[in-house]
Formats: sequence, structure tokens, C-alpha cells
Amino acid sequence: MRADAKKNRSHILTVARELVIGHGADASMRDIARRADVGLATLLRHFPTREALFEALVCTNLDALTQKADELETSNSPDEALVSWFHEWVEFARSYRGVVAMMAAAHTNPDSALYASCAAVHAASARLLVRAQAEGMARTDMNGDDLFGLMSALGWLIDLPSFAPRADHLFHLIASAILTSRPRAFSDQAGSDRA
Amino acid sequence: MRADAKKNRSHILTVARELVIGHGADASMRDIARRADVGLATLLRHFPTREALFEALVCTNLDALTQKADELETSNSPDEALVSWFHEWVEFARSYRGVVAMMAAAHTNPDSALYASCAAVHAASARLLVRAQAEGMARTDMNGDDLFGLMSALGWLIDLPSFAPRADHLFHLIASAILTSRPRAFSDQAGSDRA
DNA sequence: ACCTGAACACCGTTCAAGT
DNA sequence: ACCTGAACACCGTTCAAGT
Repeated sequence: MRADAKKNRSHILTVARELVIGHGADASMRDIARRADVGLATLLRHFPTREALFEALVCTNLDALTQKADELETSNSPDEALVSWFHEWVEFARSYRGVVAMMAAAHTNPDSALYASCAAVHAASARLLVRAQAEGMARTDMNGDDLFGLMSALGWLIDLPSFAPRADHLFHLIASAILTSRPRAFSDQAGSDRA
Repeated sequence: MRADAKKNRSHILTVARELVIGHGADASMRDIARRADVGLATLLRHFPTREALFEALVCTNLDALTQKADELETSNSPDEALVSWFHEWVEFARSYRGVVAMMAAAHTNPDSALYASCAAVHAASARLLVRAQAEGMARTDMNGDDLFGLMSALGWLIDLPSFAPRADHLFHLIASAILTSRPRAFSDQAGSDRA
């Protein structure tokens, strides 16, 4: 890659990151190009689709996430590991508004630029789930797809401004659905803030 | 309303219903107008926003839904009533792809044409939830907002083609998160189809 | 190699002009 | 009253022309 191209690419990513964090994943490609002082065609040349752009935006975050799964698998009890990983995912979802919906839509589409990322998250989830199931700590009538589904659904939900305030509580509810015993990690202020 | 206007209105709704059922809630307004043999401006005059159009499309369904809640409240046990209502909602979500996402986004926006509909669904849900909680059949650390959130999240999830096949099972998982005892209504083939 | 402006086919919004 | 075509400001895609 030529030096100017490389500079363009990283500059685009910087601008895109700011714009996406501020205004969500449906920011217009034209807008991103404009703010990066780059022709729209140049942006599309580096990232032919919105998903390609987002893949580049979040790949380091996802790498960190899957690595975290490895650590949790060896250092924590199976149920704690599963809940902690779930929590990390929610934090990721929160930091890039709208990206979960893209991933949920892409995870069975091999042509999507996000497909590999989805597969990595899916695999990490499934490993932690199976481990917890083997110890009787997670319900056995669900598989990796179900877990990815629940993770996606919660990530989508708390992206909505109206549900964001209750994010921790909604997380707790979904976590309860997965584990066989009620989890105590993360925001177990049960019953203290209901109507 | 003049006779020709009335006819236009109902014809638009018929066409819109077909198009939405076939191609989802993000069908273009222009397309709907075209297929209804009506100027785009005419469509926008009857339904100034997409949400207004959808409100008209689903209002009868939602009326039936809230009435169903009334029936369930008197004729069924609290837990069965809650699960059955939840199931009705999911069926509704399935029949109009994309409408749940619109409702989830609109339910705290009084300016939205869908606001009243959301409030009605919310109220019906909350009633059934409180009743179940009073009998110790639903967990008490959640409120109507949480229930509406979970219902929205599941409705959104099963709208995605990749998750639709496991809709019944995902429903079961979420229902488990709400009830204090594992529900037996609807697709309790637990453990029979996991990986 | 890489960048760019321009043309293209779309979208929803708005409004003056028609009946 | 109600309908409509047209102009508008957007969007993402594509490509021939520039350096």
C-alpha cells in the first residue's frame, strides 16, 4: 500500500470512529468521507461496504474480546466466566451503537465482511457455554446459536435510548435465563428499583 | 372524508400490507405509492410518516391483542396468561416483519404515531405481569418496562432470517427468565434439539 | 497505484398547480 | 377537498479521467 493510501485509510478510520460513536452506525458514508476530507469514491475504495468499514473499526475490540474469553476459560469458574464474557460483550455493544444489529444480520452470511468476526464471537461464546453446561451451571437445552441470539438481542435492546437506563437490569434478567442458578455477579440489586 | 379519498386510503393500506408482509417494514414509500397507482404525495397526505402508515396497518391486530389480554386475565392462571400473551405478541411480530423495532423505538416518543399503540401493549403486559407477580409466579425484580423490553428484543431477534428457525426455543428461554417456575406451555421439547 | 468529480438511480419532503 | 408532478436535498454505486 502506498504511503498516501495508508494515511488516508487510517485517517478515515479515525473520523469514522468519532462519527459512529457520536451518531450511531447509520452515519452516511458520504458524511464520513466529507469529514475525512476525502472523496466518497476513495472511502468506498478502502471499504467497499459499510460492513467492511465496521469490520475494520471493531476488529481490535473483537480480538480483545475473544482473548478475554480464553483468559476467563482458564481463570474463572464456568458460570462466572460465562457471565463475565457476556458482560464484556454488552460493554462492547454499548461502545459502538448499532454494530450488534449488523453482526446479528451478518452472522450467517459468508459474503459479509463481518462474517469472520461473528464466527469468532460465536465460537468463543459456545466454548464458554459448553464448559458451563458440563458443570451443570448453564441450562443444557440451549446451544451456541441460542446464546449468540440472546447476546445479540440484548445488545440491540440496550442500544435503544429508552432501554439504555435499565441495561444492567436487563442484562441480569437474560443472564438468569442462561444460568441454572441465579447469578450474583453484576448489579444484583434485585427488587430495589422496580415500580 | 370524500369518497375517492376513502377509496384511495383503503387501497393504499391493502397494497402496503402485501408489500410489508412480503418485503419487510423498510419497503420504500415510493414503491408503495407506485404499486397502489397513486402519487407519492397522495400517500404522504394520508400517512405523513412511515410510522403513521404502520399504525394504520397494525391497529386492528393490536386491538385484538389487547383484548386477548383482557380475556386471558380472567380466564387463565396468571402464569399461563402471561406466557400466552407473550406468545400472541411473538406471533404478531412474526406477521409484520420489522414493526417491533419501530415500536421499540417509538414507545417513549409521544410524537410518534405508534406511541399510543405502544402504550396499550405496555399497559396490557404490565397488568398480566403484576398479576403473575402477586401470585408468586413471575419474578418480582422486573417491571413493565423490562417486560416490554424483553418482548421487543425477542420480536426483533426472530425477525432475522437466521434466528427465525429457533424462534420457539428462544421464546421458551425468555419465558423462563420471566417466570419463577419453568413454563411448560409452548414447545417444551427441552434438550431434544440442541447441538 | 491511487484519487476524484460527475453521472446514475434511488430515497423522503415540500409545494405550487390542477380538478 | 383532494390529487399530482416536479423540484429539492439527500443516499450508495459506478466509472472514466486525472496525477
